[in-house]
Amino acid sequence: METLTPKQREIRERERRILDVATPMIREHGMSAIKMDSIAQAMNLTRGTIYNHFPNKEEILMAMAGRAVARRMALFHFATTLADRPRWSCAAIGLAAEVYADHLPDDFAIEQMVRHDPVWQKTSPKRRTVLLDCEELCIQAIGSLIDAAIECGDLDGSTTTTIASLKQQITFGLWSLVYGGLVIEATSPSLVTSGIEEPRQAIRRNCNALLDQLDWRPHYKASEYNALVNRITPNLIVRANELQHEHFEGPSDLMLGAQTPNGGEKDHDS
Amino acid sequence: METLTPKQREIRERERRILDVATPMIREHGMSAIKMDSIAQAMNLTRGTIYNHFPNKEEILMAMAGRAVARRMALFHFATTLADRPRWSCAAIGLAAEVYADHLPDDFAIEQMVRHDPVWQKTSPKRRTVLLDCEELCIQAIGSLIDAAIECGDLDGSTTTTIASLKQQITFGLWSLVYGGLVIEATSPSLVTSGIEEPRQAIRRNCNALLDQLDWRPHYKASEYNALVNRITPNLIVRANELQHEHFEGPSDLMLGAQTPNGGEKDHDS
DNA sequence: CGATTTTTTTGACAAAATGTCAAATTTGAC
DNA sequence: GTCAAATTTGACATTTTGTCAAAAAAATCG
Repeated sequence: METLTPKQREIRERERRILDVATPMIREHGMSAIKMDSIAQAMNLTRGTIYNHFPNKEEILMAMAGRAVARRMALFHFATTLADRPRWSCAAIGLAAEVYADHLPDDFAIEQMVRHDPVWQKTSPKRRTVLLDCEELCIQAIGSLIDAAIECGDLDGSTTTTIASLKQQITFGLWSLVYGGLVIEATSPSLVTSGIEEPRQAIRRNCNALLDQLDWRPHYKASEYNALVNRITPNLIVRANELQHEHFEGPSDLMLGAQTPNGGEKDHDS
Repeated sequence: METLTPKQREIRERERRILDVATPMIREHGMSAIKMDSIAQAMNLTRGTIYNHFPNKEEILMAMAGRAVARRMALFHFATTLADRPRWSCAAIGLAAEVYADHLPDDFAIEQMVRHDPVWQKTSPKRRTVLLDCEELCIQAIGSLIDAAIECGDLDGSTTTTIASLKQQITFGLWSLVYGGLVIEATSPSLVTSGIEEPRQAIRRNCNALLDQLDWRPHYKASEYNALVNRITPNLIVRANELQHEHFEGPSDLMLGAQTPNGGEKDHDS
């Protein structure tokens, strides 16, 4: 029962191809640009077959989002390995976020979409938890960096009331600055008009300012920081491009839950 | 030609009512929840009539967004008048953003929607510029606070390369922290799971940390800051509730551009 | 006031998209 | 090669959008 028949193999593979085909569609014109029929045609199939894989558009978007978050998580994790001191690893994650937005723009856009479109309610809990779990892992990644920083004396945990609250503040602060900044940059046509011409510089400076203020050592030094940026950005870009073509069948059943058309509920009266 | 016939009056009024009826619909289930027919029925009209006012759903959403941004702008402006030192006015705007998200939640949601849904391209340039102009005014509001702070010596403009770049950094930083933070709070179900239980506290602290780091005086002092919060928040809430029922016929032609079915281009030969 | 012109509303229509399902086809096992 | 199981298909019912000529209502004017 463990060897997959050719047909089963094809079906699995197709699941992935559906996402590949749908992804570029969504980018320009959003959710409403996904037409079950276009996807089917693009794959030389009929709508019915697509519906055997995903019961509706929302599930497709959710599956794309799952893949996107998984990729982002992988990139963030990779980023932390490129530096050897917590604060620099932290900076590396920030850069990874920039690279993510630039080099996996479809994934970036999809993640935003999934937040706002009323997709959430129409999808199965299974897909939702995948997403939530991944996001939580991203948050915890920064949490462990903070732990490590306190451990090695780079950050003083005793200035604030509790370590938990310090973690909260830093994590949420960086998240807001980077995610918020990138979203604003991506969606606000009035940025340049308003004199904000270098949002990326602003994001970086602000993150550093925040961490400096909280006295997370070593404090910002332009030369060091820029050296780090120049050193690791190319690596991040390479990794991002790799990720785009990786299969991510890892947490398979969850990521790409193959659904037998006749349903999983068939057996109760047969 | 200046006195409006009763009918013309009714039509103008209806434009506003359409937005009122549509607004609560969109909240729960997003853009796709606006059905031209539901709106029509809710107003005892037929779809055709709605189409005389707005050529498509996107324009309705855009009109709602225009009203929302105008309200936010008014609230921000009001906030600055509640404090008498630039840094405190700045804090007041941050609080105003919180109040906006809490007490005008439909408007807040609509603003986000308009950013991400592919509404932008399908709408008329006129509506778009309204939105952009309002947003720019919001940005400039912070810009002038920075100018004022430098003027009165609370902020040292000579530490950074240029004042423009300082402005850029502060404006964008606060914007990212507050907007980003509120959006994350509103759309990330995994926040609490991840140990971030007081996003509002985190946002406030981070904004203050950022401004302190840039040495915008007077530096943060819990007692003063909390006093400010307690003093002005009630005023902001009152104002927010007022704004919800104000008519905003101000920049009328733009905000609520009545479209004569036979087109606005009729007058060129009369 | 009533006739006429203009504006507004209507509802029937075509088009596009979703989601369903019994019948047709393909696959895999023997 | 045959047959049962799984898969694909395309026709169908449904929902929503957007259009438009005809009907209705409102404004204008003698």
